Amino acid sequence: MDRVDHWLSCIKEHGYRLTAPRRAVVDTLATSNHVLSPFEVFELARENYPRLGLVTVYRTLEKLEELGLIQRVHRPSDCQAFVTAFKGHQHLLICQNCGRVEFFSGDDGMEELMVKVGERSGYRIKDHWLQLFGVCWECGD
Amino acid sequence: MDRVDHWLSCIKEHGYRLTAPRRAVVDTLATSNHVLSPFEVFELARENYPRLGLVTVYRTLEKLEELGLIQRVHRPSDCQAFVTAFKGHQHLLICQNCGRVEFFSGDDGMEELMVKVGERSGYRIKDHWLQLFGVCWECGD
DNA sequence: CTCTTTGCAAAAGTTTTGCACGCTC
DNA sequence: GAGCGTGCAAAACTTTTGCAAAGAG
Repeated sequence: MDRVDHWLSCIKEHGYRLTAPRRAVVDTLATSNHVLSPFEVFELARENYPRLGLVTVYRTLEKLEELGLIQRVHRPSDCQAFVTAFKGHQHLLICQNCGRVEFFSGDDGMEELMVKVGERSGYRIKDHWLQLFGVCWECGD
Repeated sequence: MDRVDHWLSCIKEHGYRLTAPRRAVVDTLATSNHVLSPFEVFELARENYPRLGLVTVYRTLEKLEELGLIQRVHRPSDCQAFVTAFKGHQHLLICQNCGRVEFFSGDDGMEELMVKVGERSGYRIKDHWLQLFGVCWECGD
């Protein structure tokens, strides 16, 4: 699997060690296109590496986030779930049922809107979030 | 104060009782234009009603949210904070420093974007979040 | 061999629940 | 008065920290 290898290289390049627990977490997240909570990662990764501890999952997620390989996703119901991060600014489309995630780029007038709202409000705009929620083709309606 | 009265009426109309603890929480949230966590609400409301318990704050927030008077706000750092809710779909602009909130309406191509992304992805789009983060005029840069 | 990383146990937070008393209506 | 609401205490969760032992390089 390509992305798994990339993540493992990235971990190594940054001076962190390659260990079985880390491989298990990476395998789980890098091959999923669903939003996963720390506990879900723990459960899935344990199928391949039963000795895995939840604490290690937290610590590994922290590193993967720091390396920019995963990003945190906020949803109405929870805010501690993660997905693969994409380069550049990408907006998220999340399935409310199964957590499947698609990315789409902001080829909309987002920059323009930020400038406009900034002027009107007197705020210095730094960042923005755009997320769409829906039901994916597999979950039906 | 106008909004306070509105909220109190709303509570009463829905068959809930008007009590001192609820008044304290309502006073705090309805007169603030800042994002407040449950604990912050607790601390502020206790200045007026020291006997207030944190549990009651949670229970009151739950009711105010249910009545649509407040809405939950998600930020990179926390996801359990609340602000006054506005009617209609409003987007948020949040000060990263002090939590001050402004609303702006989506006079952008949001509906259009939702249709377009829906078609491309095969998702049935249900909802969207658009939030801008920045630094307000009072916090400088 | 050295020093990072791990998993357990326990701590630290945060949110929810159970229950007897108090207060609104 | 009847019954909703409150505050305390304790439970339930989630996330973080301390530490001895295991394992990568």
